[in-house]
Amino acid sequence: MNFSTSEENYIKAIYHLQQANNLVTTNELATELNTKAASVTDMLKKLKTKKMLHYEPYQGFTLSNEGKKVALGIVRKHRLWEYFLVNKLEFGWDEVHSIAEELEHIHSPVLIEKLDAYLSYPKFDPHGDPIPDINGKMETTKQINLTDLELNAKAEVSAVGSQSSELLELLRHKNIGIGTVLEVIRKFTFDNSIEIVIKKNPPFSISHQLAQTLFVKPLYVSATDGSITK
Amino acid sequence: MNFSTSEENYIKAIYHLQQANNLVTTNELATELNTKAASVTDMLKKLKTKKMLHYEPYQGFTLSNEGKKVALGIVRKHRLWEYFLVNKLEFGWDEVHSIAEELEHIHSPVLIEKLDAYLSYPKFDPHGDPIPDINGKMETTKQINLTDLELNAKAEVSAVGSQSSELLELLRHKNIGIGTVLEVIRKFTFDNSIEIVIKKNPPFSISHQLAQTLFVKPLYVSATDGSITK
DNA sequence: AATAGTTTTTAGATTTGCCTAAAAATAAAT
DNA sequence: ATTTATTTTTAGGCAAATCTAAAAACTATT
Repeated sequence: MNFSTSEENYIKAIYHLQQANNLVTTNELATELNTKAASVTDMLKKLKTKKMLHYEPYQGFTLSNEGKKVALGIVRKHRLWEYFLVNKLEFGWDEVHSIAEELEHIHSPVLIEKLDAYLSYPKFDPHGDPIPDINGKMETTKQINLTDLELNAKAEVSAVGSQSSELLELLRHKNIGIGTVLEVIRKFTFDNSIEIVIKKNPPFSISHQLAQTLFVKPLYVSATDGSITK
Repeated sequence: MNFSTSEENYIKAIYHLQQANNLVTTNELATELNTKAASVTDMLKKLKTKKMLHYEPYQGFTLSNEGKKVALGIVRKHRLWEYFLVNKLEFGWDEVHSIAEELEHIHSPVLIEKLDAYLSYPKFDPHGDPIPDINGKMETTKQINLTDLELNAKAEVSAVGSQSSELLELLRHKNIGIGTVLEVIRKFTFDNSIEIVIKKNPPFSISHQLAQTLFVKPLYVSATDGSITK
């Protein structure tokens, strides 16, 4: 089956929304895509005839299994291109989202397989999001929100919750990126800000708002030799 | 100014046609783009309002200077992506044309500049065609048609006249590619086929039709030390 | 359970890019 | 220089994807 750029964008957006919500509504999707509810209804009818979703008027909708496969294919392309842009072309990870949004609609399947091989089959994109393999399978490392990390625990930053350039600019300024190992040394209840330390650098504090957008994988210190593992 | 994929394809096609012909006609362009004359007329009117071409009804048309700049930008993108696909992703040079046809419409200018740098500023694509630089300038090595190469002259294959996969399959079979050094050892007037030799391999003959699609840069043997130069 | 408020869908237009069929302009041929 | 043939343009329509405005269906509230 063949899809237009527009159809692919709808399918991808539905996929992301139903990760959070399960049932997706017309207005949600319209907001996500910066379009109008009426346009969404039109496209839903089309995607239903293509068997991409389960949809009854007024009842909300979710992707069918077939729809999920298509969505994962697009996500795969998006994240592989992001990886390429950052790790080969030396873009900053806060600059690549919109370019990947165009590249993800290039159709050739063999192109993506060769790109994947060229990049040595990466498992995570530059934002820490897992890259689906050719069958749609991907890592589901349990990552937790930084606000839920316990005091004095070490953890490795594994994902950021959004791709807004404002956020990524702030992270760059604070020298926080995917893979950064940090430790929470204080939590302030007044404003829920937390103080963290990275390596041997001076500690500094980050806002609750920022901490909420950061996801980490806790690291456990070995009881026997003190070495750090995941 | 912003252009749709369709507008870009028209501009590119006009560019290629006017390399050969100077004045381009409606029917030529319709044939080139596998579309109908009426559609071409529609688009010509649009491109004229965008100042991309000089066009008076019934009189034929050519690109304006602005139009040429746009065309060279698209050609640049196309050829850089082809280079990338062949030299980094290990595609065969006969497989990349249609993929590059999609990639050439990705808009980000900084992407192309970073890609160019990543590829170390190549001057020719895998088919031997010169890659325009960011200002639209490109190599204009005088290459001649293989049918015009004189007997017993050595030459290096520098371009192929078409990208049809039938042609490229044949070239691959005969082990002829960009950079191949060959020598014409006989010409047959009966069917205009020519016999060539590559390195120390046994000579073989190629048809007039094939020779016509091959362009070469003659190599000159030094009178003093016998070394080969361009 | 009736009303008020919100969400979703339908109805009808618009734009882009394409088409067919017919008319107009140009080119060729007697 | 007419007639014939070819090329190009115009006229009118179609499909995709969007929109606004209005109707219909759901939800919440008294």
